[in-house]
Amino acid sequence: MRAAPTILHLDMDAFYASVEQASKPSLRGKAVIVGGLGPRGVVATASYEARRFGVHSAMPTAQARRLCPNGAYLIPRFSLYRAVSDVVMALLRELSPLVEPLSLDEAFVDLEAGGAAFDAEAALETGQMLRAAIQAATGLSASVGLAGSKMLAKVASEEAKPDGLLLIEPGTERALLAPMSVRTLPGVGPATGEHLRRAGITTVGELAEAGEDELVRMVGRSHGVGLYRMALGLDDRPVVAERDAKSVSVEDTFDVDLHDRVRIRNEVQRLADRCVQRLRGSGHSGRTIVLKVRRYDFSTLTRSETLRGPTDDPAVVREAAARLLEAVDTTGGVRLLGVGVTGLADYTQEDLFAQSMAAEAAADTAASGGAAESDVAEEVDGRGGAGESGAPGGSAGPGGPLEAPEGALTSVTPETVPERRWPAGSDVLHAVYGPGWVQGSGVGRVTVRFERPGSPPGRVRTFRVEDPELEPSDPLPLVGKTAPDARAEPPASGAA
DNA sequence: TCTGGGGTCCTCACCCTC
DNA sequence: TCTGGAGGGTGAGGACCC
Repeated sequence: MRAAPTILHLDMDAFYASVEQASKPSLRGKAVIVGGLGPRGVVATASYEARRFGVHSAMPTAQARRLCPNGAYLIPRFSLYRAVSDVVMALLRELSPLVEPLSLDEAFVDLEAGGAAFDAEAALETGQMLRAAIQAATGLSASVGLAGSKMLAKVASEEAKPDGLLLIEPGTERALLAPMSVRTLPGVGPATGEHLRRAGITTVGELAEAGEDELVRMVGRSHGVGLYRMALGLDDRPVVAERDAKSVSVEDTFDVDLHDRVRIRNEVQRLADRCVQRLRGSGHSGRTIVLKVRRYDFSTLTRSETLRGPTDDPAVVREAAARLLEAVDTTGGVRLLGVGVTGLADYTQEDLFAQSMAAEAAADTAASGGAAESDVAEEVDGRGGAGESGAPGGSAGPGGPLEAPEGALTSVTPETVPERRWPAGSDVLHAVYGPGWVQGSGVGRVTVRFERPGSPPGRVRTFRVEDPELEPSDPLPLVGKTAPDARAEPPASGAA
């Protein structure tokens, strides 16, 4: 148990929405909702202004629109968020080498390991300086929690939101936690929360009173023991700087359910290719291929197959995914398909190749007659490529709303005339009016607001969607809004 | 128009081996 | 020889998190 409150949890406030407000001056102080804009999209982040209308993350976008019809609904621009996140994480790493990012907008820092703080007073000072540095570097507000453990630091930052700082003094943990909802604790979601509620347990204090044995009986060994310790404020998990990925996956939810088996097969092949791309991008190969299918009724099933060795060969993954699909009944329609790879290894393609060759040679010398199944590639060989023609529309296809490309898309119509699409929130550059962002589009028109992070709110102009003077562009970098020194490290690449 | 995407971890069932 | 466990690998699903 750590005595000094030197674990820091940083949480950027309404991160995606705040970045959008910082980069689009006309949206400051307005309800901004970032998420999937398709018929099945959900809210990723809502600005605090939008939250007043009851909009929150994970809510269907359609429902959000009903609650907050005048909000600005934007697609996420992950490349910009990543760039801003890099700036923030770099500031954290100045404090300590032990930084554990949880997502683009959240991280733990072990201040003691970095010598940044050994006691409460120094920790508070460090936290305040950090918030100021983030504000200066990005123009965004962040909340900071300080405590002796990760769990408590996270609780503290949650309590401090928005734009605040809270330190939990050692010795005060149990009293602070006792009246809080069990849902405050990490690992207690809707299901466990409801389970506990039915047993009459709604607060952390009641959880502690229930005792370890009772909790183990209710929610199982591992979870029960963990919950009980958390309820007592005990958490000795260290801050871990490097975490190895354990799986890579891609999935798509379709705007309308797919019924056509050929189309479903084609989508699975496409997802397998995307998955392998990601797998290779991360420098991994993997052994277990997983197919995920969510049916029309939202029931979800997974099917998996473990190969003899790790692979990053698209043909191998495609074939395995196709085999798995054959065992799945898709009558009634599917709304989501996914392909993943687990059991990751650090093999590069060359390693794998060498491994296969070695295995083959070994098989040969062992004179094992026919089957020679030691080569991973052999496993695939069963069937010819299922993915042939298929709808080209599919390849430009729905794409997960959150994965939606950040610029304007070009899709291909049956006549193969490129049709330009302008998702709300995406960046554009006009030959005459300069940089702007898409406020909306429809009936052959696209409305663009011309403004940039440092400018006053800009004016709106409407163009034909195929206007040659208008083109998609990269996001402009955010700069510290108070910093006149606008040279500050451009977080985003490209952009004028 | 209810319910995204990318992960992690845990549990349980089943099979196989020792 | 039969049987019961232990324990690992695999497959499936659920809960949770951001």
